[in-house]
Amino acid sequence: MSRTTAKVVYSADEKQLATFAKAMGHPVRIQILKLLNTQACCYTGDLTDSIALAQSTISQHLKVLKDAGLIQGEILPPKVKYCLNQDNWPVARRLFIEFFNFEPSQPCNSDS
Amino acid sequence: MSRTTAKVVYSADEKQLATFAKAMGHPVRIQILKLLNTQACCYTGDLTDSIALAQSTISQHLKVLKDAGLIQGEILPPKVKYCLNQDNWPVARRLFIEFFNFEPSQPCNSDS
DNA sequence: AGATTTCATCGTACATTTGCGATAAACAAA
DNA sequence: TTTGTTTATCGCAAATGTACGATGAAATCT
Repeated sequence: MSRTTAKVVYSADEKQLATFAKAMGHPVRIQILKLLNTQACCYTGDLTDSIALAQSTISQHLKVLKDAGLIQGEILPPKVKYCLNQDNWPVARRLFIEFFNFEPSQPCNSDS
Repeated sequence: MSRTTAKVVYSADEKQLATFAKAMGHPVRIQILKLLNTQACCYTGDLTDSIALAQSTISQHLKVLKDAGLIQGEILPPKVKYCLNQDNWPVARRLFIEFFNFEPSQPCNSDS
């Protein structure tokens, strides 16, 4: 421990990107997001019909997406209508697109 | 169970996207990918120096990224040089960009 | 051969995720 | 009020993820 190497701490953007990515890390949740991105909004019941998982499990996946800030739910008794989170979806899009659109300057050089 | 509702099975692309996203679901792994995207390649030791985690933990994160197909390791004794996976990185980029660049046709209509 | 460097893997501990059925909460309809 | 509909939450079990130190494997250098 003689060398005081400055350990890097992740930036807010990196943490945010990881949070979004983690929430997207399940096929069912990708499917839900894809659906919401395609057809504006849906109810939990729509998903229960089209996805072969228990209602409680789907509700849980919705919670993961909601906690990550990717979707939002509007209570419309007796149903709940889900949409993409209007504030955060554009943020997620920006973070991912920036992340993947970065082009390296040089191909692959080794020096150390 | 009278209604035979066709339960949707995720497409290969959806599964692939979820796999990539899952691997990206940790700030350290985002940081590693960012580094590799910026500066072509690196050795495990470089990461051990700059990230405040045990060497074994970093090696584990590298394994997650390698198993997901996002990076590849070239054994260059006594070191191992990591780069983005040349085959899959463009695939990941395409999947994410397609996913986020889809624009819905209508804002939000409810009918059912 | 012995010591060193670099990295992966093993074993362990704890936390989180995933899935289910059962139950609760909120409201509409009879 | 009772019944039905819709959704969230609880409790549980199994699997997976995260982090660490210790150990092992492979190659280099004395």
